Amino acid sequence: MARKKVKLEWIVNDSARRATLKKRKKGLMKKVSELSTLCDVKACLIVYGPNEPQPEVWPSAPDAMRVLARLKKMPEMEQSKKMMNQEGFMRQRIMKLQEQLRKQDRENRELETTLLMYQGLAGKSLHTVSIEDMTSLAWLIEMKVNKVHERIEHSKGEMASKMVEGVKEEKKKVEGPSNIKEKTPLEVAMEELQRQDWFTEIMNPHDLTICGNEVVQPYIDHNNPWLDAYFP
Amino acid sequence: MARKKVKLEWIVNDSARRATLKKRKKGLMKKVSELSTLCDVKACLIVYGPNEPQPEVWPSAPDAMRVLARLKKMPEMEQSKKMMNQEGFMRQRIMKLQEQLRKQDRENRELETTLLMYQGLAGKSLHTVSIEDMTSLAWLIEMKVNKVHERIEHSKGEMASKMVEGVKEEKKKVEGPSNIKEKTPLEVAMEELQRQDWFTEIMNPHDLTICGNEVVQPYIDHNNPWLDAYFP
DNA sequence: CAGTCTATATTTAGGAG
DNA sequence: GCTCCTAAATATAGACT
Repeated sequence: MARKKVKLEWIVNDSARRATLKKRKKGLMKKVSELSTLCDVKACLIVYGPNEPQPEVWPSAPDAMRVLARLKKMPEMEQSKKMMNQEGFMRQRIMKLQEQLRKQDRENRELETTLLMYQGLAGKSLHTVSIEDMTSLAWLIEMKVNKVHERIEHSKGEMASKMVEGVKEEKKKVEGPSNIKEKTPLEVAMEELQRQDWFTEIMNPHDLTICGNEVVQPYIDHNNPWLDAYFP
Repeated sequence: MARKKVKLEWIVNDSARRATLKKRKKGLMKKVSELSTLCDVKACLIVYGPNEPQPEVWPSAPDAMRVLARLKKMPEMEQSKKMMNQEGFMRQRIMKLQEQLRKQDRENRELETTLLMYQGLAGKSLHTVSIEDMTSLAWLIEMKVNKVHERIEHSKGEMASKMVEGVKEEKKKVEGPSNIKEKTPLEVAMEELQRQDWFTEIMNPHDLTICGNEVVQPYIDHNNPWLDAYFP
């Protein structure tokens, strides 16, 4: 915006990009604050640096939280209506994204239910599960149980014939201490599971205990100013 | 910033103020988007109008939420920093909390491992599981399913005891006896469960998945302020 | 790399229709 | 109120220290 007009695209030059970021970030912050004082509106600006975990925030992190809390309460539909109503063609894109979202929504529901089951298996309390989730959970579990039964029934016939060799071998793999490099089917399965992105994303070790209703939340500090943001 | 320099203070004139708000808001949005593309940084801008409950958001509400979720993580760190600087004795407390956290981490790791097993057994790799494992898995699943049933029945009992007898009878009449018979006991129990306030209050299933276009975690309780910190 | 300095690019206040 | 217009105010890219 000076000396030379820059194209609106990723600035390749590294130092130039950082310089621009710094300058423009500063300018933005100023503008936001100006707008806020001139028109007395609540506003908030957040800019993340490339490598920095902590973003630049205006006017302050707690205030931003409060603003955000308000945003969260906003109904979905109205959100999309309001946002980017400047350009009409944006609307189409939004529609597409929303469709995409719905699609993933469905996927997520399945994932959730599945995970619900697993967590139930793992002993997690189901106290806080909603009735809808419970319903789909029950359905899913029954399906799974049926599958297992099917599998068992199907395998009963094979069992006799496999007894001689297959099972023996398998037992060897599991129990045999001398069999070093051979992995059990279970191990293989688990490793496979661990390679799945969605799983590792969902199953953060923290999640199980933090989200439960019986687990103590160690971080609560009533002197924490952020509590206001959460409980306005 | 033109024609006349404006003082950085609340614009008294009503229409002028609104005009300024509109113009500057637009400009800000543009600048933010420019910054975002030029430097490829995550950023978000939120501006509330004076009387409007719905803010203008860039780039989009969901994205803003994600950005904000990340922000929520920050206070912990900041806070501990501050605490250490300001009050020395707070250090101990932080240490304790961190220790507590580590402890739970270990627990969680165990839980996760168990869960992995269950998932590996029940999920994708079902084919590779041995008959022995399958059998024990079936047993385990049935036990767990029983637990779920127990839980539901228990809730049903609670519900029933709170219910007036007449209401119960009336409900039977309405729904029809044959209708009830067709449903599994589980379904019936769950339907009754659904009428319990605490149940639906704790978790809104709809909230579970609308938070983004990425895979979202199950068990989300959006009223839990700590949740986002663990699901960045 | 950070700050300073300009020449330009952008933004925008105030006015007109 | 909204859009378009334009002069002034700002912001900032690139050069330099």
